[in-house]
Amino acid sequence: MRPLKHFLTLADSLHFGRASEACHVSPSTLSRSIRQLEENLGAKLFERDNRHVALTRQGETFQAYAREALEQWEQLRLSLQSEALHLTGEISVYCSVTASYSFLYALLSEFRIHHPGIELKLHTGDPAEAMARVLAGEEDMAITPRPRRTPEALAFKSLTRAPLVFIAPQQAAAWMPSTPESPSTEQWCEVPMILSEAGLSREFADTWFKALGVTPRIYAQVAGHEAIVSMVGLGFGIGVVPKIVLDNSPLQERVRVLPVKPELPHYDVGLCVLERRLKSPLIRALWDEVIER
Amino acid sequence: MRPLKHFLTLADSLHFGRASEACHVSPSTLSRSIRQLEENLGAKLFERDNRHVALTRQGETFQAYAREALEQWEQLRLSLQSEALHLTGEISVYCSVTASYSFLYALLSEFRIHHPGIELKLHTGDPAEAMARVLAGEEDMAITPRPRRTPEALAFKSLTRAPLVFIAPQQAAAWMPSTPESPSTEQWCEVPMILSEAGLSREFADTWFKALGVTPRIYAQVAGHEAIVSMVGLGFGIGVVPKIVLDNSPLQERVRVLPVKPELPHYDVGLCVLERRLKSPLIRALWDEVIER
DNA sequence: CCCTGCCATTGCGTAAAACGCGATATTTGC
DNA sequence: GCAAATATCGCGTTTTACGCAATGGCAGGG
Repeated sequence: MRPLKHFLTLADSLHFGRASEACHVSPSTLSRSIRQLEENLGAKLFERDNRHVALTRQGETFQAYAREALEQWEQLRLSLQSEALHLTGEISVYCSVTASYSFLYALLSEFRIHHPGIELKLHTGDPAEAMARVLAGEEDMAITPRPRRTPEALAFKSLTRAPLVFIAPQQAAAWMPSTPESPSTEQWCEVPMILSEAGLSREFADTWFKALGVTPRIYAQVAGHEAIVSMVGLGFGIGVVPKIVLDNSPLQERVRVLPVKPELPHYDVGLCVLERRLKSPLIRALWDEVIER
Repeated sequence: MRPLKHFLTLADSLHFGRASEACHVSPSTLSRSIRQLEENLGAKLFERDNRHVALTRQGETFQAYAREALEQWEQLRLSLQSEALHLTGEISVYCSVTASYSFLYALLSEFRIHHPGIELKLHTGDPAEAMARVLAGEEDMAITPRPRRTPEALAFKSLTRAPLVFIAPQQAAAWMPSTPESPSTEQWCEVPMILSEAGLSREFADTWFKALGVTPRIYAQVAGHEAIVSMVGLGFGIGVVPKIVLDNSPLQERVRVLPVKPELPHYDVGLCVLERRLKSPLIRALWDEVIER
């Protein structure tokens, strides 16, 4: 950039002495600076002898270029610096539909007010996939149940405790357990179950059945808890879902919670992110906005 | 420019080792190059740790800029270099109308074919002013009579010898000298003369009259020889002009050459230019195209 | 769970380049 | 012809850039 400034100053004054003074360098430095420019360009910019300095035709062309180039550079500089202060960029967040409806929505609304320059990309899907997507770098962050043991590369922050519940259709059915408060093998072995394909809710359900000594009759395996509510609402069987999914479901009236004993365990739902990605100011800003538990 | 190339290479490969190899520098040099860019811009361009490299949002902005800037620079370089080969620019030439009609026209036509990139600005006017305009730097070159002594700063190249002639109107007039071949004081002291305001032709005419022992009766002093032909053609008096002006005049039929004895001296007409301006390839090209005498 | 390979960065000694001072050559104005 | 002006060059010094080797930290595998 500096040779360009030197050139422009000289092109204005057409006098090495005065131009060098204006640039705060010695005349010899300015002379060399111009000569170097000319060598790099392969063209004479000034027609000069010991007494006269004049722009060549090519010098005029270069003058227009130099002015524009310097302005563009300065403009970019300012633009990037203001961006750096404003903290702009893009963060992708993966979560379930339910999470996007409930507490995450409130969180992100607030975040957007504090950092209007940061764009949020919200991807919804099965929470069981959440952690894998973050580990693979496909998403910056995810809402996910806390796993039994957290991978080392991952940072996790609890947001809420989510009770798991059994849900059944409102209408009667032959396979409906009559006394869910005290379950028996006979009552549950023929019940058509609608469970997650994978994830913690599935593991907990499996554990529950194993404790009862029953191999459940799996009617359907579903990716995503929301669809479980739909299928149960249609009367296909009994499902296991986090209570929060039920609370946010438009089909809430079509299903009821079964007061099964023993109750399924709660699990932690929280935000997770790659530890190393916390060095990014963007990610950090969102991470710090979230209050644990 | 080089830091920009480094940046673009790294932005493509996102790997310091491979990028530095592609740039033929050591990884440490590339690292410093990028860091220096970031310091100058006041913005982080890459989000990186010991294991991962990724463009920031600002890095993407800068990438677009860098690509454009490099392309503009290269384009300019090529453009200036081809200009340098083609020898483009502008030359201003000052001369009389007559010169522009006659040999100068032929000369410049040829020159234009050899150097189509050079634009010629032709200024016409009184030859008496020619030398002053060149010395003042108002014109690059001029066609002018060779003065008695050439200023040191000036280069001069003879083009042709120009005889000076007396011209008279075709129609009769009371004051017309009856025997121009042997002039007498009586014949000439009452002749209305139409002469140049200044310049060599005027000096020669004055000298001629002085030798005859006559103070001429000046009817009109004119700037530019062409107008002298016009006035003589209208019958106002007798003029002194270079023969070449007469040869190119549309009023040639209205006047006639007086066979006066002794004849007026010839003078050299040639091209003049500031010596120091001959260092310019443009000026030099035109200068070299002209064959002396 | 440690261990090895990978990789961006940093310290340091050296090489290159930039810088300023004084000298030089050349030109202009008096 | 002489003196002031001025772009450029040579040279010694300072600043900067470069590569090598070492460091530290992060992933993947036995």
